[in-house]
Amino acid sequence: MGVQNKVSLPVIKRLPKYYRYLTNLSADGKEKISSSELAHMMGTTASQVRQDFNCFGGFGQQGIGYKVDVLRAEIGKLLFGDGERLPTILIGAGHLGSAVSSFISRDTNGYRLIGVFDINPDLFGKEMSGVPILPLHTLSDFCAQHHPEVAVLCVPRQSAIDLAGDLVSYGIHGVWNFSHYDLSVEYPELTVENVHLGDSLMSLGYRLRNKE
Amino acid sequence: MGVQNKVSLPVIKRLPKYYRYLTNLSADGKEKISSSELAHMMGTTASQVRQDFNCFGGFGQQGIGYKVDVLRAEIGKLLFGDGERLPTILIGAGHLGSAVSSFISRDTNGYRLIGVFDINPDLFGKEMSGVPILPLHTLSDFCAQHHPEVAVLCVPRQSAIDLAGDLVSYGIHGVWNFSHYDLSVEYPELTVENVHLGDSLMSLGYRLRNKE
DNA sequence: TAGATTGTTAATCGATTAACAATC
DNA sequence: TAGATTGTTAATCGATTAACAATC
Repeated sequence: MGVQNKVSLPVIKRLPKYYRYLTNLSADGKEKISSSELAHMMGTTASQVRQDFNCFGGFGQQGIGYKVDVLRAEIGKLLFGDGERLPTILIGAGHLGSAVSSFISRDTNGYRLIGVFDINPDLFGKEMSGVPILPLHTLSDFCAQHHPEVAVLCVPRQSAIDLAGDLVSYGIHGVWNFSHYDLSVEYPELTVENVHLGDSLMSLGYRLRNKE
Repeated sequence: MGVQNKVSLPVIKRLPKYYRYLTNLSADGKEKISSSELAHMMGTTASQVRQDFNCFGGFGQQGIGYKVDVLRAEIGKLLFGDGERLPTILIGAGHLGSAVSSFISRDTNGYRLIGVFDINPDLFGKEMSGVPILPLHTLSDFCAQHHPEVAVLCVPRQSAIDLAGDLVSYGIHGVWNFSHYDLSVEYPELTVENVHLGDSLMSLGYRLRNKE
């Protein structure tokens, strides 16, 4: 269950970072940690750490602190549910797709890559991260049969726009989007995580050119 | 010059998006646009659009709206300065590095790729996006000679940690970081733009598993 | 018990939105 | 001029930080 009536996006975005740090702490053999220690490591405040955890009911012991393994497990449960990995397809098998496919497949992330699609016939039958690359025109049939829940888009802008409506109709509700286009504006029924490389690079440029 | 005493990060992060939309509008032949039209396209409010532009002095005409080309040029000047492209090196020439190198090289982003580095001898002498791949141990000499301003890291976590101090000492002050580690905590003198694929994927997972 | 540290409420800060006067 | 739309100030909203009572 959990208390989280409606957890804000900033809190959600911090969960993976907590999880990473706790994983490191655990590997280092640390057993308990205080909110202020954790905050210091993460570059934030003890208040924020405690506020964040209390969105989910609070995982600590007053006067003592947080048990690293308990905290890690609780956040892990939030991020990965019961451990059931989300069936996922990748669309676009270029260099970016190839790099991204290895992120998806790493079981630590909670996803299971079940299909890779492209329009380039040279790639058909080859494998990517252990999954065969299939022609994009077979996507509809594939979805009807295997019911992927998440699509990862590593395609050009126009292809993403063209694809989005199809994805919705195929029952996909989550998109990890690397295209140059924000799908969530047009498709509010999709949960979209945008990784906008162009925007990211341009805003770095602004900050470098306009320092102090 | 410009008015921007201190523009907030949320505003900066929106600039590339404005720029993209204005580029599209311009290509479509649209000559003027109102804050409310632009807001509607971008999924925000007219108030925010006007507030954002007024961080930089305001680019519109009261009663009329904004001239698309003027606005685009002004935002372009903010993002790309006088057009001088930032000399940039890429470290890590794997699949991710390869995909990322094409983003850097696209002249629309304001960067100029001048060197690619890796530790894999099989890659030395080959090219990536038209730039030769060099051994990482020559990085120091290269920086002394060519003075890159920006480093793009497509390397594993530990390598990024090991590299960060060197980069600072070589005079690099901007990092586009794809590694599993946030350098800005330890090196406040660096302007870092993190693209954290693992975190991004995990927080998508949270949102999918905890809908409504 | 005294000290430490959480859980939780209250205060602050900053970003977004609304309102409206200025002006094209 | 009247209508439209910006520039800018004021109000609201939400997120972060501070404070402190609860409790281990």
